[in-house]
Amino acid sequence: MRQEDRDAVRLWLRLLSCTNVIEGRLRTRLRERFGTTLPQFDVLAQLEAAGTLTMSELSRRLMVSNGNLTGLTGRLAREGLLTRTASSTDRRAQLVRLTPAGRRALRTMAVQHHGWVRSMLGGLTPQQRGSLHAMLGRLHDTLERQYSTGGPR
Amino acid sequence: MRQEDRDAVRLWLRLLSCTNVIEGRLRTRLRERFGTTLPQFDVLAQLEAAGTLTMSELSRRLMVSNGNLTGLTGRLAREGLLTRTASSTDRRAQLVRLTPAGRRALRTMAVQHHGWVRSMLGGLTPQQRGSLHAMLGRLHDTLERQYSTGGPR
DNA sequence: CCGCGATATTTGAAGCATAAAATAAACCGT
DNA sequence: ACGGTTTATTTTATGCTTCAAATATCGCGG
Repeated sequence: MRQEDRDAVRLWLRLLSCTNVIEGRLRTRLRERFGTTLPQFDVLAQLEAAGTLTMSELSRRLMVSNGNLTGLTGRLAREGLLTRTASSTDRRAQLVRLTPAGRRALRTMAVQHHGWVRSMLGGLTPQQRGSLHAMLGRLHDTLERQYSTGGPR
Repeated sequence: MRQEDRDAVRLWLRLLSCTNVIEGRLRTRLRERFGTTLPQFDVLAQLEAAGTLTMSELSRRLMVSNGNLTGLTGRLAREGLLTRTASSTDRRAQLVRLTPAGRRALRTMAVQHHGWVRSMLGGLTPQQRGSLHAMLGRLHDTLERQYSTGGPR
């Protein structure tokens, strides 16, 4: 294995490890405190930010497949946290919206979630966080430039 | 939401996004070229590096649950890429080993995998990669310091 | 040697995720 | 208006993942 490969793989594994640790803790806390999951939280958060979205638009923003979203929104609808109604202008499309209960649930969870994220990243100084943010921004740019096809859809 | 929270969440989302893009592309390529999955590749790679491992040791190193590994190694055993044999000294433990076919398969895939990782990270300069590596190392340290409990087991 | 807590693993239920195929509706050039 | 292509969504099959409960074995104190 070339030295360049070795370095790249090490960097990749470190990136993956950091992400997994943070994601794992967020997942655990969401389950323990709210009995929910990270993907469900993400759906609610996206809807809170955007108002009304179609299934496709939601799946694009969350970067998950369309089929995945069918089940995900189904579970959230079953819990009464969102509604799916047929669009009046495009009979193929479903309009997804938070219910009042969904909005309330999200707001409560979001406060905690943000606090958890802040405290997990709080071990870095503001300078370090800024530098990391900038570096990751560059990485993201180069990734987008390489192939337009991101991940799943 | 406090400014500090907002920055932290943005940094977290950027970290997550970079990881997901890279992971998605690796997953797609492994499926297209080799008909396998990232978790299965990870199992093989870990075994190649370590030789013989028990289920628990393997799950610790991959940072996945024990139950997960049962299915994962089952599928790989079905494909003839690894074997699970009862330990002679501890009848609870299973010793997991690559078969010759598993070792061959891994070596072929690893070459490609490393190349993919290198090319995805190749948009950054060596300095940028070094800096990112260092920053993530610091983040990983602070995460470990916060709670010993990482993610799943 | 007995019993009890710890360890190793599997099982089962639920949810997450993808890809690929199937439906259905919209759009568009002619 | 027709036919073909694209777009929106769901369905199906498969695999990943966790957690919690169940099984089995180990190791140790008494």
